[in-house]
Amino acid sequence: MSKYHFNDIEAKWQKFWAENGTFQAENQSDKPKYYVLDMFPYPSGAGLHVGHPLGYIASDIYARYKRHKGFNVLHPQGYDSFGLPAEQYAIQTGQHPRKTTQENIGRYRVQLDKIGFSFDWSREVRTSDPSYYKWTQWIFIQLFESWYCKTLEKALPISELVEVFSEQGNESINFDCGYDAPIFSADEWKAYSEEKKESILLNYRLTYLAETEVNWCPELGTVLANDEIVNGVSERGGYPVVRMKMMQWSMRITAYAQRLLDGLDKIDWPQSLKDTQINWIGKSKGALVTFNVVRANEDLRGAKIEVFTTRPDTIFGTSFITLAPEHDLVERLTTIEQRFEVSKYIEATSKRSERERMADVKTISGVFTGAYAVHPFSGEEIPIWIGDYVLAGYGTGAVMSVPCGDQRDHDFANHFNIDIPNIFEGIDISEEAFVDKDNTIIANSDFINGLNYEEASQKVIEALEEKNTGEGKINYRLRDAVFSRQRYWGEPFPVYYKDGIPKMIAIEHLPLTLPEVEKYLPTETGEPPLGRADVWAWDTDKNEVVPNHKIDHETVFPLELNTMPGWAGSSCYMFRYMDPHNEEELASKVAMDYWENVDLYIGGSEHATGHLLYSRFWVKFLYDLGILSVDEPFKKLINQGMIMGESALAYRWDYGLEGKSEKRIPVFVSKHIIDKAISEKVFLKNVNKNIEDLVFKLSKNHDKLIFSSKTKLSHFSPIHVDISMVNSSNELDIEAFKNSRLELESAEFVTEDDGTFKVSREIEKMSKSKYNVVNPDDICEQYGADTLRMYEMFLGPLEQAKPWNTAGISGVHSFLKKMWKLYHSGAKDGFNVSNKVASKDNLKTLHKTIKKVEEDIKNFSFNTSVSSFMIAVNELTSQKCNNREILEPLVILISPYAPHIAEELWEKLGHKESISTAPFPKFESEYLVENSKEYPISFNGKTRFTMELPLDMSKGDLEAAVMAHEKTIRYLDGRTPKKVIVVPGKIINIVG
RNA sequence: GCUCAAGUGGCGGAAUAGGUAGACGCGCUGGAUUCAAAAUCCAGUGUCUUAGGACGUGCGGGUUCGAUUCCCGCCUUGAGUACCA
Repeated sequence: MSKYHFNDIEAKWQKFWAENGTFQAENQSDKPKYYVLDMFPYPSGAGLHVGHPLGYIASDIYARYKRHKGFNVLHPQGYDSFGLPAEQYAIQTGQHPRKTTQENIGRYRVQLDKIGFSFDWSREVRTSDPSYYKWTQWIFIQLFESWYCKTLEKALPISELVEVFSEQGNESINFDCGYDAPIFSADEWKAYSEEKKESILLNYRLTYLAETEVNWCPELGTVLANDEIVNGVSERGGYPVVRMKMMQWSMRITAYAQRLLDGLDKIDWPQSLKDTQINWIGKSKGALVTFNVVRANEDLRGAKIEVFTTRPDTIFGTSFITLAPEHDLVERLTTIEQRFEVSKYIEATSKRSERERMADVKTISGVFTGAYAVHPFSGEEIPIWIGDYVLAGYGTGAVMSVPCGDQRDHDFANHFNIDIPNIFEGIDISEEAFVDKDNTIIANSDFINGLNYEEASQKVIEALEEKNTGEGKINYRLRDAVFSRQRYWGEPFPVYYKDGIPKMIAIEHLPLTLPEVEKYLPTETGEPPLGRADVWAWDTDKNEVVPNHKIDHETVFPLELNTMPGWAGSSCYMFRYMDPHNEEELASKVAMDYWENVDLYIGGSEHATGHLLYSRFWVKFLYDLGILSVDEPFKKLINQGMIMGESALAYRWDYGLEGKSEKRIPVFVSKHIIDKAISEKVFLKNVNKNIEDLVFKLSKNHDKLIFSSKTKLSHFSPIHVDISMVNSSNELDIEAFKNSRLELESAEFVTEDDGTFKVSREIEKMSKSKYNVVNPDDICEQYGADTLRMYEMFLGPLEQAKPWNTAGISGVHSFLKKMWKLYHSGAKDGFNVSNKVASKDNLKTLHKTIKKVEEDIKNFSFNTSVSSFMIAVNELTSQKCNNREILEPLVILISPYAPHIAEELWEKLGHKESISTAPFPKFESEYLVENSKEYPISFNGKTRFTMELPLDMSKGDLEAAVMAHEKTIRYLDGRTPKKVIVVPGKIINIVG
C-alpha cells in the first residue's frame, strides 16, 4: 500500500499551483466576486512563528471554500515593508533597510509558500516600492487639495473653496474643524498676498502643516501618534514620551468623526472592536459656555473663557473655573500678586512627563490665578484656577467646576477650601459628588429648579444661545492624527517649500523616491535623517530631484525632510491589489467597481484604533472624491486570537546571594523540590540528598545555599529555557542547557530523586527572547503543511487566544494518514477506489459531514469541522467504504483545510484539473432520515407508547411525528399538552 | 475606576431560539500485533457508589416539567480604556 508521503505531495502541488497560476483572479467574470484579505505582514527579521499563519489559514480556508461555491475569489498578499525595526537595524549595522527588508521578504515568502496558501501572488504589493508608494503620495496630495464641508458632510476640492472666498469671503463656510477662521470678505481675500492666502488655506486642508503639541520620543527620535503610545511610553520599545511643540503634518481625521461612528452600523465587525473605536472617537454631547473675565490683569478685562461641559444642567453649581496649565490665557490672566505662584506651578507641571502625570492621578495640585469670571446667569464672580487635572487637549482646555456634581471638582474644592454649593434636591453632597445624572432633580438653580438632567440641560442651552454666551455642542475625544515622522525608512512627502509655504509636486512627476543617505540617524543639528541626503532638492523647471547645493529659492527648493508614518502605506492597500500594476491610477475604475471592497478581512485586534480607523478615514475621503464607490473598506472583520507560546522556566536560587555575581555558581533547583519545600514547609535539604552534596560544593566557594522552611518562590529567579531542551514531561536536558550559554557551564542542578530536573511552564507571547518560538517550517517538515493547517484550526475557536502545544498534533496527523488509507487500503500496490453503489450508511456519513462542515465554515467555526472530518473518516473506515460516490465528494469537502492531500487524491481519482474549483458537494437531507427504529416514548417517568422514529430525524420532524400522536399524550392530571418535543427514546419537552 | 468577554473532566475544547452535558483530539489504563521498539488497531476513561443508582458545567438564589444556556446577586480570570469635564 502506498504511504502518505506528505513532503513530496506538498512540494508537487505547491509547484503546480505556482506554475499554473491556479489562484490568479480575473478582474472580470460571470461569477459573483468575493474578496478575502489578510492584514499584510511586516516582514521582521525573526521570520514567522506558528502564531502568524493562524489568520492566513482561516482566510485561506474561506477563500478556497468560496471558490468551490462558484465565486471569483480575490485573495492577495503583500508586505507592509516600511517601518522602524528595519531602520533601527540599519542604524546599528549600517545596512540599507531596503536590503534587510528584501531579505526578510524573501524568507517570509519561502515560509508562506510551504503552508500552501492560495494567494494570488501576481498581485503582490510592497509598501516600500516606489511604484506602490507613488499612490500613497498621490492620496496625500488629494488630501492636501481638499477641505471638509460640514454643511454637505463631505470633502470638497480646495479650488472650490478658493472660488467661494473670492466671490463672497468665508462667512458662509461651515468648517467647524478646530480652526476659528477670522472672517474676511471677498475683497479682503483678493487683497491678501499669495503667502497669506496659502497660510489661510492651510487651515482648511484635510492634511495640514501646523505647530502642534506632539508626543516626542527622544529614544526613537521621532513623534508618535496617540495610538502608538501605550501607558505613556512608546508602543515599540517602551521608551518615555514627552510633549513638545513641533511643526508637523497632520491629518484632519476629526472632520470624519461622526461618519466614522455612523459607518460602524453598516459593517459586520466584532462588537468589542466597534466599542473600542466608539470609545476612541469619544463623542459627548453638551454645551460650550462662555465666561467673561472680570477682575483680572488690567489688559485682560473683557476676555472670554470658553468651557465645554456635558452637564449644562449643573451650571448653577459652578463655584470656580479651572484652566489646564497649558491654556493660552493662563499667563495673561494671572494677576501680579499671583504671578510668582502660578509660574512656579506651570514650571513644575511641565517638567512632569506624560507618564508621571498619568501614574499620579491621586495628588491634587493647582493654583489660583487671582482672576475672576462672571457667571452667565447668576452674575456671581467666580475664581479662576489652574489645575493639571484639566487636559489641554480635550474640549477647550478649560472647565466650569461643579464640585457637587463631579468628583474631581469636589476633591479639588475640598483641597483648596473652595465653596461647594448644592444644587441637587434631597442629596447630601458633603462627602462626595453626586454624579448620577439619570436620577437628578435640580434645585437652587433659578429657572431650572425641579427639572431633571434632560430638561434642565435643554433649557440651559436655549438660554445660553439666547444670551449669546454659549451653545449646544458635540465634542469628540478623537484628535487629528500627526502624520510626520523624523525617520528615514518611510514614504517621502511629495512636498517642497517655497518661502516657507509647502507646495505639492505635480502628480505626473510621482513617485518622489527616497534619497540615499550615509547614516540613518538624525543630523547633528537635529533634523530628520533625510537632512543628510545630498540630493534632496526640487527643481521646478526640470521637475526632478537635484543636489542640495543648487537650491536658489527661485526655481530650486528644499524638499520636506520628514517621512510618513507606518499607517500611511496600509490605509489603502486593499484597493491597490485590485489593479496592482496600473501606472495611471490607484486602480482602474473598472477594477474598483468590480471588486468594491473587502468582503472578509482577518487580522489582529491590536489595530483597532490605528490601521482600522485610519483606513476607514481614507476610504471615506476617497469616496467623497468619487474615486471609490464604497465608503467602508472592510465589510466583515474577524480578529484571530493570538497563539501563545509555552515557555519553560528553570528556577535559579538567588536569595541572599545579591552582589556576589562574579564568583557565584548558578544553582538551579527542580520545580517539584521548590513546590514541596513551599507547600510542606520542610527544610529542603531533607528532601533530597544531593542538596547536601551541593551545599558542600558551594561552601568551598565561600557561598552558602540555605533552604529553610521560609523558602518562597520569590527567592528564585525564573530563567527561560529553550523549549527544544525540554520534553513533554517537563524534564530538562541538563547537558544541552549547560552548553547553550557560557555562564551556565559551571551551573549546579538540584534534581529530583530520580535524577530528572523539572521546569515549570508558563503561557506567554511567542518571542525569541523567551525561547518559546515554534517554527512552522519544522512542523511542515515533520508532519506536513496539511497537518499544520488543520491543527492550527483544531486548537480552538479562531477568535480566542490559545497556547500552542505540539504534543496534540499527532491526532490530526494520524487523521490525515487514515484519510489517505481510505483511498488506498485493500490493494497491495496503491490506489483502490471502487465504482460500486454506496451503502446507506456510507451516504449517511457523507451527508452528515457535508451539512456540518458547510455550517461550520459559514460560522467560521473551523475547529469543530476538523472533528467532523475525523468522525467521518473513522466511520467510513469501519464501514470499509471505498466507493467513488463517497470518496470523491469527501475530498472536495476537505480540500479547503488540507489542499495538498486533496489535490493528490483528486488527481488519483482521475481528474486533470485542480480540485480548487470543483463544485462543493450538496447536502441531501433524505440520507439522514432513511433509517428508523422503534423508540419508547415516555414522560413523567412512565412509558406511554412506542412509535417508529427515524434515527437522525431533525428535531422538527420528530416533533411532528409525535404531534400526530398528540391525543394519546396526557399529563397525569389529564390535560393535553400544546407542544411536544422529542429526542429518540424520550419526550423531553411538553408545553401546554 | 469604567466597558466588554469568559469560567465545563488531568489538558485543549464540543453542545446554547432552554431539551440525552463532556463531541473530537491529547493524555492515561488495558489488550492485539512485534524478539523488541516504533507505527497501527481494539476496548475503557467526569466524580461517588452499597452497582440500583446518586451527584455533576465558578458560587448563591430565581424562572421552568427541564438551565452549561435565561434573570438577579456575588467570586475569579482575561482584554480594552483611563483625570474626556
